[in-house]
Parts: sequence; C-alpha cells; structure tokens
Amino acid sequence: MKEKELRRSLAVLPIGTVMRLTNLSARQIRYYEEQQLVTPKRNEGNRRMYSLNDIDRLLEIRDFLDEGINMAGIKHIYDEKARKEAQKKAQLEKPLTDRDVRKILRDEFMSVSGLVREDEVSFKHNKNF
Amino acid sequence: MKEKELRRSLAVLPIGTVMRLTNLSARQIRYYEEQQLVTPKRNEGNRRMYSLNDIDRLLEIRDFLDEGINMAGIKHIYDEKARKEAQKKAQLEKPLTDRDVRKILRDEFMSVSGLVREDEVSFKHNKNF
DNA sequence: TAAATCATGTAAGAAAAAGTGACATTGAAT
DNA sequence: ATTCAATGTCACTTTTTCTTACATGATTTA
Repeated sequence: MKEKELRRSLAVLPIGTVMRLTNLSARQIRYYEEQQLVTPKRNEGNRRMYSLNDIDRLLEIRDFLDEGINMAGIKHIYDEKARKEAQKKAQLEKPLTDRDVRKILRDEFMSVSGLVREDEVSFKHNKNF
Repeated sequence: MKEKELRRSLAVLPIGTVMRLTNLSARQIRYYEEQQLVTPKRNEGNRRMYSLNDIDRLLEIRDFLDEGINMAGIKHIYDEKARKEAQKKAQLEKPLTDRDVRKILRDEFMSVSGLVREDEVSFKHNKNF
C-alpha cells in the first residue's frame, strides 16, 4: 500500500481549502508553521500547498489545543514522535542486541502515560531492568 | 465504505493543482467543462474547485483523446454511462420482471465492444432474445 | 480546394486568493 | 500590573483564476 502513502503526502491543497477543511484561520495555520508544527510545500509562485497528511496534522493540533495543551507541549509531542521514528528506523538497519531489546521494552512501559510519575526516577534509571 | 466515496467527491482542488496532476492546460480543462464532460463546483469567489473524482474523469478524457476519440465520442460514452446508471437505479426501486432480466442480459452482451458490428441490427432488434 | 468546425493557444483586464510584515487584542500565568 | 502566547486585523504586493475575444493548425465537409 505504497500508493496510498504517496497520495496522502501529495501537496495539492491551497490554504483556503485547508481553512475550510480544518476550521482554522489562515493566521492560525501560518502560525503553526512558524512554530514548526507543519511544513507545507510551496508552489512555483510561493503559495503554500498542503497534503492530506498536513490536514491530519492540523486537525490533531486543533484537538491538542482544545485539550489545553500549548504550542510547546505539542511541539514536544511531535519531537518525541520524530525521535522514536528515527530510532526505530535506525534499529531496523542493525540487528538488535539483547540490551536493545530490553531498552525498547522498558521505553514501551515508560511511555504508558500516567503509570509512572515524573519524580519516580529511580526505576527510570535502573539500567538492569 | 461510504467514507471514501465522500472524500473522493469533495471539491478541494484549484485548477492549478489539477493542471499539474493531469498535465492538461487550463484552457483544456475549461473547454472540457464547456463540453459538459466535467462539472466542477465553484467556491464563494467563483473559482473552480475539483474533486478526486473530477481528476479521474479528466485523466480518462485525456486517455480517450489520446486514443483519437473526439469530444462528441467522449460525450456519448458518458451519456451512455449516465443513462445506464439511472436505469439501474430505477430498476432497484421496482422488482424485476422476467422481461427486464432478459433485456438487461441482452444489453450486457451488446455492450461488449467489437463483438457485434454496427450494421448487424437484426439481432439487436430481436426482442425475443 | 475552399470553407467550416474542432481543439487548443494566447492575450487583456478584472477580481479573488495568498504572501509578508506590523501592530492590536485577549486571556492566562507570573 | 506586566508579560507572554495565540490570534485578529490591516496594508500593500504578488500570484492565481476568471471571462471574453481573437488566433491557429488540423480535420471535415460542402
């Protein structure tokens, strides 16, 4: 299903359409870009062009904001996501060591939000888990 | 899968995007509309807005033209298609009579292009088939 | 072959959409 | 009360799109 992936990442929508589809103002959409939460392409005439993936991202941002999360928080979420993606991809290159497997397992546990409080660092730092 | 149907019929693309996606000139795209081969929506500012279905239609038109079929021919093809769609929908309302079933079967045969020559009208008109 | 028609190109002028940059506003946190 | 984050608004410019009209090359038709 590489085809679908491609279609969803095609930058074909002007900002006017994105406004209607997301119920966001042009100001908001451009501001989120300024905050590096979305990175639309530009056409030859310097007009922003968005993909369906961009739309999804913007809808998600809108939801996060509605939940009361601020820009910094959202930025953090996406940075984390990108970091994990990159790491996962890197792992696929090299075979996993036992140590890697344990680390991944541990990370999975840690990312179950709310299970562990921020100040419970001892467990977090126990490399022998 | 009504969801997908909806997405494909959403008018979200400006003509510039359609040009890039189809490799057709604005002039061509507008001309095909003039010939009623496509019927894009308009936004509040009177700009043409196209759906993914419209894109498919335009690509198909381009292929027909490449095959040497002219506007009238293409128009005929789509008129036929629309006619059959309408008929099929109408049939779904009422239960089918035996006669209807035979007619549908016959039409199916007739629409297998090339099987029957244009001048072989006797078979075509034999209502007892 | 001359004339008409088809499909497309092109140009002009107007209107709409989108760009940037600056300043204003509002609500929440300090 | 001040600051800051998120958004609104305005001014001015560039790009895109619209419509209308006329031009052109390739086919059809008379």
